[in-house]
Amino acid sequence: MLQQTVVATVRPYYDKFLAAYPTVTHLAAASVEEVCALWAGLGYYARARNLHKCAQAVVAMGGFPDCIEGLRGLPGIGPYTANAIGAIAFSLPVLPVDGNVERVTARLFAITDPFPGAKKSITKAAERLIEDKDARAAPGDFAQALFDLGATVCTPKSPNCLICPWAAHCQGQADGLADTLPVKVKKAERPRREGVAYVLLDKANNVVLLRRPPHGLLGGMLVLPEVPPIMARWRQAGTVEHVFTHFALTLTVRVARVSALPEGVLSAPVGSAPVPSVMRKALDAACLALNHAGDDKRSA
DNA sequence: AACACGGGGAT
DNA sequence: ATCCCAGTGTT
Repeated sequence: MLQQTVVATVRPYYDKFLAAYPTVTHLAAASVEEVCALWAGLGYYARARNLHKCAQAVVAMGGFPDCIEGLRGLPGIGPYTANAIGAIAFSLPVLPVDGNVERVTARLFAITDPFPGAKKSITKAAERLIEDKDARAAPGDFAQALFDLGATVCTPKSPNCLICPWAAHCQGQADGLADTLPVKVKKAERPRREGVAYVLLDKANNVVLLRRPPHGLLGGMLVLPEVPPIMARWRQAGTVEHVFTHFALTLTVRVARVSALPEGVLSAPVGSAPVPSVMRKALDAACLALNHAGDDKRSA
């Protein structure tokens, strides 16, 4: 869950998740649809599908791998997470290199090559840190201390070098470069796309949803139809804006209410439907539009 | 090596 | 507005 996501965002999802799946066996026995529902709103939904597959693989092999190579072979476990589990769970002498460790390392050794090209050399430099005797004595603590140093002291902007325990050893600080590292190449401008979402409600406020294919954007998640699911008097409900990683979306929302939904369609209560954030915005816009329509009728 | 893949909080 | 976060998988 913490891959590319801050702790404060993850916490409520983590709590829900562990309440639903106290052990890896529970998670493996769950349906992927239920796992996706618990993940709705957290983003990067491949993580949910991979974690579920990972749990099934772990159960199938009778337990967790306890070496880096074994962990690395599991779905959703890349070089970072394999090392994080290795260091924290198994006290292996490895260093998980996350964004914090990259930044601290780039500054500590004054590495001025720009990302992402310098990622390799920064990772190699970071790995040297775990060769220290005290670090190897507690690899999990060392890694987590480094995360926290990056998150609270060696921050992306205006790092607090005055209170940094490593300031005396920091080449970036000595060179007066600390706040300029790591150097990053400017990312391409985010394109803008447009789309339409149809919100079909019944009298009990159930909304028609579709399940996305298991790969690609919002893979495996419940979403609103992009084409009208039935002929109806569709009302405009305005537009919502949403920014994805690599494009910005303007979504036009249309809404209709019918006495009963078509037979066999997926649906959920509009207020609690487990959908990605962009779809939650669309549902809220649709409900707002309907409420205003009701106001107009009452006043007329 | 480059790209696809969410969402939200900090600045 | 921009940056960036306890990154991974695919092309």
